[in-house]
Amino acid sequence: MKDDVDIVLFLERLGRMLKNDTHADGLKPSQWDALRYLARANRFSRTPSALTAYFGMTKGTVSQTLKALERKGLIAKTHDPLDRRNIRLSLTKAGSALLKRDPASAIRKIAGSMAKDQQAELVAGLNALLQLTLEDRGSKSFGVCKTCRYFEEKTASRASQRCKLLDVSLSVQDSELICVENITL
Amino acid sequence: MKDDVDIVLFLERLGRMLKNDTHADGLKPSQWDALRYLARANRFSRTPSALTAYFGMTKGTVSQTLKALERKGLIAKTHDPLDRRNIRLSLTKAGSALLKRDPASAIRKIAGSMAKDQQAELVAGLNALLQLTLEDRGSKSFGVCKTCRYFEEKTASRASQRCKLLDVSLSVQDSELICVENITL
DNA sequence: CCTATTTGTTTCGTGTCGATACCAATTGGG
DNA sequence: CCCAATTGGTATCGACACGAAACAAATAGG
Repeated sequence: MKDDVDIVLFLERLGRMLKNDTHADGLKPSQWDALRYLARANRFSRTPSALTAYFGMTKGTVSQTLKALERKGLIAKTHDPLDRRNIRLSLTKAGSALLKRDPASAIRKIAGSMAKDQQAELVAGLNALLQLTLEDRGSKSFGVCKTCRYFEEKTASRASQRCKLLDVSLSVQDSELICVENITL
Repeated sequence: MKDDVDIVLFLERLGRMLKNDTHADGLKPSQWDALRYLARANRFSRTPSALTAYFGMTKGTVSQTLKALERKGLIAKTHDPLDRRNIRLSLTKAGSALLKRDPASAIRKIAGSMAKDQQAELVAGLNALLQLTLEDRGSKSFGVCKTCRYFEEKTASRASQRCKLLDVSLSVQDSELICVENITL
């Protein structure tokens, strides 16, 4: 019954240190999280609801965070012309510039100093745990676009890569970013 | 320059999900954290300042969290008679009982369902990263008492286990709990 | 059309958290 | 021995986090 090592203790403590690091530059941890996400998500996935699903927060909370970021001039909101309920988010120049000073880089750098094979094992383990957790709560996995079943490679007969689900062509950049619609199988 | 996998993304997301889980039973995530810590710390380490160091928060924040837990009847505070500046914290019966319904157990259980060797690799990786991070910011490691250099085994000539640093005898329980003073080397 | 659903926003109450000022107990140097 | 300096905690402030619930606007689907 008594766990010798409790994984929750590690996640909790590392998560808290990561969070405590990210109180810099007048931004709060959640605001850094959102900024980081927007930098890595493709254009279909830079919306408030995608952010909501990605971090498992409520839409009210996300709305507040985005409002703060917009007020600070770090992100911009535009209505999707095709469905005016959707808000498209994007980093402003200031937002991109600020991300270069991401305080989380401290931990990123420390992780990078670990032995390569241990890094790989750690990432594999974290990923497995994350996938199981997402599965457990029926959430989407948010993989990278080009790993998706709906991703269609560029061929001789097709001018560019495409998303078969949304029926649009994809830039190389888009296909390497995080996508809400990602379905790995 | 471009990281294929960013460990911060995993820690951030898993940490956030863990945190979002722990809004149950009228307690906030930090309050669960504190409760969990108090259940695993030995008697020298159940103080506000130990908690402060363990989670890397400020003492003001910790003070607030503990005030809330005391108000809810989950912990008790007593002055150390030897140094009346020190506050000794302890879980009340209600606190211990509540911990049995720790919402973080969901993730704990999911982690338990992973392959044993992958679990071991994950924990080893998390621990390595944590140690490096702590080292980087000059914090204490907070290991388990009996792994400490100041720990003295029970022998034929000594009635019980001892802590050579604080010069006190230790119960078996104490020696298996987290200690602020732990110095592994 | 006219309701139901989807997507976001607003408001509210409790709590977090760093910063700062503060207080009481202890320690230590002259 | 005494008066700073230090140590361990608390109080207050302001910005924000967060779930919950009420709301608004656009779209979907009979």
